[in-house]
Amino acid sequence: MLAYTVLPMVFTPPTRATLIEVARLAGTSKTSVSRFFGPERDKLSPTLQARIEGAAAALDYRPNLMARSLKGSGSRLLGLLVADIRNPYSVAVMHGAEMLCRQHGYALIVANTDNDDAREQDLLDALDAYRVEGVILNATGLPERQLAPLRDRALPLVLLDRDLGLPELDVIGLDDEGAIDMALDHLHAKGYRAVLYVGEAPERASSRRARLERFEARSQMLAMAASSVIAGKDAEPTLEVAIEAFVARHSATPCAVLAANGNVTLAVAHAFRALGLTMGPVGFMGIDDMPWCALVGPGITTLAQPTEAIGQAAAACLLNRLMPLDLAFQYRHRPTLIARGSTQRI
Amino acid sequence: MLAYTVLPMVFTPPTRATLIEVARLAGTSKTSVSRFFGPERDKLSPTLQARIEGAAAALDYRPNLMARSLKGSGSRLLGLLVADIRNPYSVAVMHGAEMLCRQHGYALIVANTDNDDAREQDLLDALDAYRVEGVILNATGLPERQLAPLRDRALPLVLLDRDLGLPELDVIGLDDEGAIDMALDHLHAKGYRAVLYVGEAPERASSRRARLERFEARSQMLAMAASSVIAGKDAEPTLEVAIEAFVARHSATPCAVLAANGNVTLAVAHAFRALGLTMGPVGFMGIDDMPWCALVGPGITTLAQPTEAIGQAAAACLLNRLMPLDLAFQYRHRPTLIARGSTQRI
DNA sequence: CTGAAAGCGCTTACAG
DNA sequence: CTGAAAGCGCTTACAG
Repeated sequence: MLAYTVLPMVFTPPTRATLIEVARLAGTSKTSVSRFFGPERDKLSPTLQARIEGAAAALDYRPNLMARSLKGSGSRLLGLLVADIRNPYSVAVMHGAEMLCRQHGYALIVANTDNDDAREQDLLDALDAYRVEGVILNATGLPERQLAPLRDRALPLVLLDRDLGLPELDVIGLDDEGAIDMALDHLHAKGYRAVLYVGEAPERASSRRARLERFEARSQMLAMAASSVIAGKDAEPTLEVAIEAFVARHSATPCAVLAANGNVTLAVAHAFRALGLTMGPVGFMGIDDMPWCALVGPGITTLAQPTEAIGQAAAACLLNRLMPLDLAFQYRHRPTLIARGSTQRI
Repeated sequence: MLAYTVLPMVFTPPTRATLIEVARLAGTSKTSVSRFFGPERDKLSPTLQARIEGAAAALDYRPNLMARSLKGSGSRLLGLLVADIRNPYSVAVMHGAEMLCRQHGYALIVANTDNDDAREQDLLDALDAYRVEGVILNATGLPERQLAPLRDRALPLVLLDRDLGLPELDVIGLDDEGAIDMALDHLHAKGYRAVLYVGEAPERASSRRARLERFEARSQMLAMAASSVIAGKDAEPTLEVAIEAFVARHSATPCAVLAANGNVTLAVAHAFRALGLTMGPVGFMGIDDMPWCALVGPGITTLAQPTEAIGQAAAACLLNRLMPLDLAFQYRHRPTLIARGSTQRI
């Protein structure tokens, strides 16, 4: 059934009709044909329009956007650089952004940095080479130095989720403080009095830092015992060890774990299973709702981000600068609490 | 915390150094600068090379790929049209394809048809307008008519997962027959004797048809009682009803459900939960492995597709026609069986 | 309402 | 080894 193969076919480059051929067939000038396919179509007499339309149809003519972008307007291309394309968050955002782009005649080039600084740099260059008119960036690292040239060139740039400490740049994302408050208030209301916050390396992203800081402040306000730990491949201690120790340390207190995002939620769920912990008696909630959250144990309580809206907002922010569009959008988005069994103590 | 806003900033279009400016600064001709950035760099004297390099660096010059594509080679752009971008399958394939493309100097424009014929048509046109050199298509529908023009134009096209009955087109995907055999053999070995196959509307995709047909043939060979049902928004009967009826009908026989893909696996898992069925006693396995499969109930047994490899194969197939690359790839990929508790009867 | 002409940023024979 | 010139497919003042 398997077949390793090399295609023997020789490739014949596709050959398309050009503006000039349409003009010739329609018995008119390039100028008129160009007008027909642009915003000045109305300035053409009905007869001419009909002739051009017929000729174009006969030749199956489609304007070459590359050529068009060389002279007149821009490339009608926007770039989206995500840090981890396998993350459902990225995909949903991408979906939202693409919708809005298409709606306004733009296409989206999506590229994936895999959380790698060097790759991010390369891809930024590549997007630049294709002359994208703007970039939505879910930044990987701390690329002050990398971004500076982009910013100086006035390439419209919108940051997703992660701030970079450059005040001139727009950042679209979750209302981090609001989200943490919602989570802790919910856990508190459910009777939990000790919380372990599981996040990812905070030095890489402002949103992670913001969430962690708010966690510390808010848990203190609520008089909850609070700890935090970093999840990650080679994190020390491991998640399992950290959770086990936390629960042991607070054996007299109702304990809960709060996961900072979707990836972490997955990792914590695995740790619960490995440790034989029952969700509910040991509370668990996560930021980001995924389709499987209802299926694990008694169901995992989550804070759902409006990911599509975030993607659209990022695109809207960019588009507003490229054309006089006045699209409404918001910078900071509130999540929705979805309560399930994992935060039900009894 | 919320802020609806319209950006007040006026956009200053980015202005880049051009070939001609580099030439001027380096005191040489456009031709030489062009050569410096192409494959003929070696034909330039070391001194000239140094001068151009210096000038380009000073001006932060980057070749405009749009302009380049107009004259010489192609656009260095490949298109990937996926039917459902929120499906982990699509994302993994995309990841694999993108890697290989980048490795060979191509960028990938990804677009999402949302399983909509009209959108697919539009997007195909759009990709065409950007003069992509080839398209990887995870086809939505039955677009014989839509594809014909592409094929006639000799635009390199590779089909993903779904065949369209056009023998001239390459199709990359799972070894559907092998996969079904592995699944049924496993269920049989675990003692299940009645199987319900849950798939999606088969008329829309050859791979769905192939899996269903093989399911019927193989279950008969194994003397298993077999039924099948279509999952979907407005499918009749609903999944819950169908599963409940199936289990009731075979109350004397060990029953199992086989889900045809990742989306269906999710839907079936929800149905199990709604019905209060225990996985294992009622067997359950699915094609496509997802990160959460180990977390639900006793763990869901799956057939993992080598999705990254499939994506790379699709890209390799395309790339082979664009340049003399001789990349090895395979058309039909075998899955890996991951046995978990959901197919453990006791 | 229509068209001749210059030019977008690059590449590629063709001469030296 | 180097460069002048034509041209890729389009748009856009500028004239009629």
